[in-house]
Amino acid sequence: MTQTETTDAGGPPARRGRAARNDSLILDAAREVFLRDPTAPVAAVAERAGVGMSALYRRYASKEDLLRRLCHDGLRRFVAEAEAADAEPDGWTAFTRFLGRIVEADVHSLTVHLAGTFTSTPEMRQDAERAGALSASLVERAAATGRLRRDIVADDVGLLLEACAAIRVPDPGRTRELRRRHLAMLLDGMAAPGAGSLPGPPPAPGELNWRWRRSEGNA
Amino acid sequence: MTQTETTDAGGPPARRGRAARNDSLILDAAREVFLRDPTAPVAAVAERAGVGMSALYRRYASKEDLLRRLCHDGLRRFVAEAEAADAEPDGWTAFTRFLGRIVEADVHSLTVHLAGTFTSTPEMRQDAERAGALSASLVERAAATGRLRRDIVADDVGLLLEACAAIRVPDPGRTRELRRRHLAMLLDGMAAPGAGSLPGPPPAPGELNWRWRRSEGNA
DNA sequence: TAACAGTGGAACGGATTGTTCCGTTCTGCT
DNA sequence: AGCAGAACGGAACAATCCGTTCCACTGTTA
Repeated sequence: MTQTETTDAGGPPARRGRAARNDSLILDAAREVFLRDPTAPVAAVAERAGVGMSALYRRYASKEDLLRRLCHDGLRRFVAEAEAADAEPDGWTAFTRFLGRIVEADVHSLTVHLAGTFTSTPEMRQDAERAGALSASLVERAAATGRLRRDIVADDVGLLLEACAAIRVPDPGRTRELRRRHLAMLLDGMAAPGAGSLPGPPPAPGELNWRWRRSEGNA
Repeated sequence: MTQTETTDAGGPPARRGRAARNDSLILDAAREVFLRDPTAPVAAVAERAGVGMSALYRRYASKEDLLRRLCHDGLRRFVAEAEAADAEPDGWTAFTRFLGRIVEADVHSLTVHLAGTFTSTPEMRQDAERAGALSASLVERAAATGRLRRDIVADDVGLLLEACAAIRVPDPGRTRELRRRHLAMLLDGMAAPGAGSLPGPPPAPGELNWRWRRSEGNA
């Protein structure tokens, strides 16, 4: 569940003091820590959040639970950005704006890179499916404008996100700058008008989702 | 080779039976294993090579030694490819051919991704410096042809290699295909003629070498 | 047959880490 | 003021992982 027993309606209003602040404190710390290193120990999250282990384990039954929550949040963010971009009238602008947002927020590291470290819920798989459909739609619309080269398929976006997420330097702000730069290069490549066609069989739908398969296998 | 104490001249000719074969068996296995996962245990290498632990530790004093060797080999491969490409008369062809080779051979994962897991030798740093100079020269020559957009700097190559190395699926052959495809997209972006200039401060020389710094610090 | 380089693989010890638990603090209520 | 209980900090625990060592064994050479 996304809202556990620590629901706001449950306790007296005073709970909104330290406890409620810790909720987001822990979640933010977890995002930062696991974004930097998906295999980081739980203690690193507690330290980063400035809380003890019990504050953490009161909210999440296990490390896996925390990771699942983080990943699901990222997935929802992805869907939200995709839907927002889809509202943009121009298909090419929607496409580039969408990619810029996803890369900027480092959503990819939260979703794909955390997959395989937990067993996913049916709801997550549903959201993942919707995310795939939405980004496919964005590609389609961009293609319809004629600005996107014709040999780009939906899953080339996965390649692009994976590539941008890999760019990393110690400073997070600088990382964002370098990613933005690299993304711009990449988008120019995707928009190249007369360039020859891309080599190799294009990525098949779902070919890049292999990290999820493990959790599907044992469900 | 770095010719260690396992030099051919040392033993009787019969040593060229199993022992000499194990040399490359172990090295190949190590490359495969650490390419897939830079933090893999040593035992995984032995298993992959089909040998026991002692066969491995007879040749390398420690895991660090093995990693250093692997990384240095990759570095030399990088330099060799760069020199070979530099012989090509056309600057743009030299540039693209070079990148194709490096990405194909996954040299980046061998060098940059292994850095920081061992203390590097002065010779390695020398080779790394030469590698940097060579790839800078290739960028310069490509720029001189006018086919490379003017706002590309030498260290954009580092971004590109990092990005391509991040693309990975379980099957190695398929991984190569997808990387080749992505590289083609990227190269079209780097060649884009009239496109607007790239955002953000470009990567500074050596900005992407942060993984090496740790070993420099304790030398 | 004696000597020995080369080897397989079990065993060891240190480090890491997810989770639990106990004593303490802080809050709201009487 | 005094109490009940939620929330908490952090040490302790148990399990696992992994680099390295060690010893018995094998095939070859002389």
